[in-house]
Amino acid sequence: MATQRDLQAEDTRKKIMHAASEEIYRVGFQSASVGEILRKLGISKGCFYHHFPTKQELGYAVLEENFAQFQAEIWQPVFNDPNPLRAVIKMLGNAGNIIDKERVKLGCPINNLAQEMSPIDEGFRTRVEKIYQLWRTRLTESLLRAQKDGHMRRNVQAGEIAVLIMTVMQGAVGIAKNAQNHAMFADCTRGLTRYLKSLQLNN
Amino acid sequence: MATQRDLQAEDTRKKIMHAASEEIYRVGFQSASVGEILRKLGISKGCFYHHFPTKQELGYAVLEENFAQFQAEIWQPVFNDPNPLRAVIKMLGNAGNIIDKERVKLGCPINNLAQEMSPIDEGFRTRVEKIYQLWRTRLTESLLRAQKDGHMRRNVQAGEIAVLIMTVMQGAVGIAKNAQNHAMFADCTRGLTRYLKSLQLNN
DNA sequence: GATTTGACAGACTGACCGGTCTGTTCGTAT
DNA sequence: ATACGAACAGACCGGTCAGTCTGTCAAATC
Repeated sequence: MATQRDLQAEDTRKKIMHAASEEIYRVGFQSASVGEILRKLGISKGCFYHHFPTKQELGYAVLEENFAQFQAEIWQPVFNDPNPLRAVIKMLGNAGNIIDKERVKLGCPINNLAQEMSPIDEGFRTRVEKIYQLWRTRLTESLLRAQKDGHMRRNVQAGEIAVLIMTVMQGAVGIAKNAQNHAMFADCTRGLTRYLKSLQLNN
Repeated sequence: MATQRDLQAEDTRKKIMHAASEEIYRVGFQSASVGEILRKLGISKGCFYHHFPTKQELGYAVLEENFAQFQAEIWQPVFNDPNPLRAVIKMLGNAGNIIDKERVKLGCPINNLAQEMSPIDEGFRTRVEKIYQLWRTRLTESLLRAQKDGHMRRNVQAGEIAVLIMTVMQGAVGIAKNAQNHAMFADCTRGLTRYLKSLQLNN
């Protein structure tokens, strides 16, 4: 059973994760300072290294947390929709709302970690690769379902469209981040949205 | 006139730039160590800080160099082609050849700098923004020309297509980098290529 | 109630960082 | 011939980093 101490410890761990997630999101993993994170929380080094063996492991944990959040917020609504193609179009349109000012400035936390760490840390790379693979597969399945259910034209490759959608999203996030312009994301996805609409049936 | 000393100095500066460009490309700007770069070259600190006031200025110089190289290698052939749409399609197809193994692993140097530094250094951000803006404008002009010359369908917005192309390229480079898979770039651009081909006329 | 142990505290280490400062050397201008 | 200054050398500085180690304390266990 969970003792009082266990609960306290778990709470501390969550605090560290949350603060670390923010800091890493702001300045990148390599530039994020463990000491700085702890200073903000008023937590000691000893405490931190009791919960995490290395900074690297902290990074992996943060990545997993970001994945879970992103998945629930962005992709699950698409995967679960009876008309996934329409849901994607809606999601792209909504992104302007979901993506607040801070997120425009800082981009996608998962993508940031991927771009920064993939070439120099295999652990990050494989974890992100699995995430992308999962989303690619699920999105392809969803689009195949849309075709089967008569919501989407059948003379296009669902897998190819799924990859296109993910590619455009990744590109759009990156460009909007650099431009630090809220409208830029919409600009970058407009062409894709128009194309996806041309694939819709019975709508 | 250029004295012997001027030539020597310029040579040294170029050596530093080249080594720095490589190191920054490999590990990112923040993690690139000035000392490490100099150690590889067998050049002293004093020498370096004689040529560059700060590490930051070195970064800006490297960015400009990368820009010039990329521009000449990738975009000029497109902008100058009598049939720019066809040239873009060709460029996307050729990218698999231009982008060698190392580049797949490390991505696009400009994009890397943008993603890493834009949120925390306005100097990097504005420089990259100018570069993207230039390419976007030039590409739009090129596509408008393609439409005027009857190489491209006129019922689409050239500007929208230009942004789509740049977005997909950025996304594709990022995804291929993470996957560290040479074929992934082609996978990510296949959907776009097919779409662009559907816009071709008189070909 | 004594003992154990998990949760935490914080001083400390050695490596490394960007940048400075004081030379030294030698081509160049006078 | 000499004086000058650009090009370079490298020791050095204050600060930061991830990670370690020893110690404390209170909750859990017996």
